[in-house]
Amino acid sequence: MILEGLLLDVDQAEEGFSSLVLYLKRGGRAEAVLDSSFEPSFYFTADDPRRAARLVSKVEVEERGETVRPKRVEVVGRKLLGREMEAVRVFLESPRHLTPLRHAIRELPGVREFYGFDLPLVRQYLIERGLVPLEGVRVEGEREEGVVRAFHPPQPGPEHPQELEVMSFDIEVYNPAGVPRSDRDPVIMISLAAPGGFRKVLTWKGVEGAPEFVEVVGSEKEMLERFVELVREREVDLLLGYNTDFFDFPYLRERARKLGVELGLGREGGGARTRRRKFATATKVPGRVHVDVYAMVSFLAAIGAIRLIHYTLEDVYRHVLGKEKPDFEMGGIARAWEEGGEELKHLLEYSLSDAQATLELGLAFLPLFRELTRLVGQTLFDVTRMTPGQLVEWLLIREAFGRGELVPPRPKGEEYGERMEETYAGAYVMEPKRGLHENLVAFDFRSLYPSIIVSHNIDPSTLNCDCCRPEETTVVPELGYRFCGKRKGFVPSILERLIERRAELKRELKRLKPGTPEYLELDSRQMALKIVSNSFYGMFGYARARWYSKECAESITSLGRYYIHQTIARAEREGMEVVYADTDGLYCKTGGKSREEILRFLEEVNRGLPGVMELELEGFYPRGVFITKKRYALRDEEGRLIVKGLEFVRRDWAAVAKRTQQEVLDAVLGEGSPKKAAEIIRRVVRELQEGKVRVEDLVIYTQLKMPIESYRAIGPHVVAAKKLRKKGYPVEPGTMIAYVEVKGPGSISDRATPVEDFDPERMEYDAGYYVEHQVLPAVMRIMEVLGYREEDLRSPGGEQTRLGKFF
DNA sequence: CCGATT
DNA sequence: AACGGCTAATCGG
Repeated sequence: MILEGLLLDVDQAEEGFSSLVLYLKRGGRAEAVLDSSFEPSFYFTADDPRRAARLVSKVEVEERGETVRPKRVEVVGRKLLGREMEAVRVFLESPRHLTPLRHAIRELPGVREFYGFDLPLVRQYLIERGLVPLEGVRVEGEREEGVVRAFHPPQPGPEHPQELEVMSFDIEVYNPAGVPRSDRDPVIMISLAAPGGFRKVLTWKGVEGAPEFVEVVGSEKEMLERFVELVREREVDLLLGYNTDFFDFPYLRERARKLGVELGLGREGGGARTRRRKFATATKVPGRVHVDVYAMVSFLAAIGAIRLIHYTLEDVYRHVLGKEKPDFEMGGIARAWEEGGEELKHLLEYSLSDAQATLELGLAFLPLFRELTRLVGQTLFDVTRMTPGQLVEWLLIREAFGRGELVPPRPKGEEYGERMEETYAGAYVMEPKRGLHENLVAFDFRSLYPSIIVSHNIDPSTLNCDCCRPEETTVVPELGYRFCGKRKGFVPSILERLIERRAELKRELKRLKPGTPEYLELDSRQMALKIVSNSFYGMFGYARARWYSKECAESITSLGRYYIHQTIARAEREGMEVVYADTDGLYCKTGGKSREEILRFLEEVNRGLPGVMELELEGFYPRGVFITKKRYALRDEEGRLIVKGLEFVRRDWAAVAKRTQQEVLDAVLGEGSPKKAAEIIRRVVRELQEGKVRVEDLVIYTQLKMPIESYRAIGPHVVAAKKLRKKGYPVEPGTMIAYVEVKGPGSISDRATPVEDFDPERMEYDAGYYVEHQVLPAVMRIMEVLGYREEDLRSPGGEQTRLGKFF
């Protein structure tokens, strides 16, 4: 039989063996396909490849009572940084033979370097078979006991669009001790939501007048079983959760073990597998794709697509979808469960809203991650958990395979240590001309670093080539490295294609109607291309990257500095005074130039730029205030305020300071009224001194970055963390410490009190600290550069405060 | 007060 | 677990 469908996921069929299961979706049903014909392999280089191959074919190693030998050895033509050469390819009977064989071969004479040995089986498989998850696949095989055995290697097939069954879930845990302990505190609710209005909260305690979505079962054990049953019944393809990698799944599995329940959530009855790693704990559910929406959010935060103070489900939901969801105080969960009644009903509602919000967010992010999956060619499960650098790397590995390039290993030990030591200069940031400026125009280079890589052919293989005449190469300013002008490098050629594809998509998008499914798909695709393109530079400078190259990284930043400097000089020559510049953009005074003259200037600059490099007009700004490097605020032509680098989005500032700064900026830049600004400042100072400011507005958040003992300088958050630990809270690297400064003797650190301990009835916050160290510094930074001094803020007849120092 | 740490 | 540049607060000698 021939099966064609959508490739949902690929998984190792059995730990330590090289057969794989492909899950494909067709006609609304999922099918498991077994492929036992894949031969994992790795490569090595040698002084004499033929001799080395002969030696290797005779290698035998004893490993746990098993005799391990290569399945097959071949001498093959490959490339190393673009140079043709011969390598030895060693095929394996089983992936578990890889390490013993590699270690044995390492001891043979004339053996040099190893390649492509640190690629997980599933990822190597997808690349070598040319298969791309969430695209079509074609299989010839035979059905045997529920699974299809493939006769031939599965191949890429025609597009095969399929509706995927999505469901989100969330658990609630009984937590009388504050922190839930999985060995004794039961899961009390599991809520579920799916598109089309499916919603359900499973629980094992009834309550009078419970909402219609509640299903009461007999016990925690029955609840887990019912959860499994529902996932299976609904034929779930994508199982969404929020922070489920780190919390819900590990907790559920621990409870299931305790209660003796089989958590057979997978297709074919397979159990969920949790892989615990320091940075990469994740749970895989066979035959379905478990997507942790929190991982998606972390990714979007890492690339700067969303920027929040906290990444809780509530905050992300509010920011991304603009909607509120019910909140429930963590400490109230145990009480609601014990006492029942109205509180328990609220908890049920809250639990459902978590699943519902997770579903909505997951569906909102899915189009982008689907396109990243198709671009990079690894599974959705993996791609949703990758960093931007890993996406680039897996794209490059796939491309390398296609071109016969050997894949360098990830650096370990000494090599990694050496790379960590290497530093290099980054971007240029101009000291701003402080103060208020009017009639500004902003220019910026479109995708500066990607366009430098492509236009100057920056690649490890083109560095200091010996094939070019001087006039054909790029000579990097300051550094003197040369990049080849004849042969296109590995990285630039790939990046060039990505940029071209994105430009095409953007042209197509102009013809489509926003909001249509087709528009959304193409828009997500161009976004995926942008994200990956923008991560190439960082990869060159990343010590753990396979294609790491300090020379390439520093050449890119050096050329970047060169171009921004050139542009600044040119603008100045044209009579446009530059007030500020950072990396790839600059703000100039229009100097009386008309829009047409400015466009003409732009055109002239662009005529002189190589390749795909382009300077763009970013916009006109009637007013702007520049405070320091990276800190400024602008008002655009529509009157909107644009603020960069100020305290707003920092969690280590109290909300009261951030809010006051925003209000002052609005008053000064928006309304041009320092008088109003002064009023605002006086009001807030008074409220602080009268003890009227709410605790939430005084909390300062700082993340603990190391174990408490490692701190040499004991800052406020470290002291607060110590107080927390004394009370029995788990305090470890990564914990967010929320503290309030209270009145009393001692240093600022001594008086930092965890919010949990701050009782407004018995304690007084340190109004003086919040006035002098939070609110005033934040607002005076703005007022000062605008030329206002303290006395300017004192309006005639204005009320006197006790702060003579500032007013 | 100033360099180091965060 | 992508880069470097940068500001600012606070510690601690």
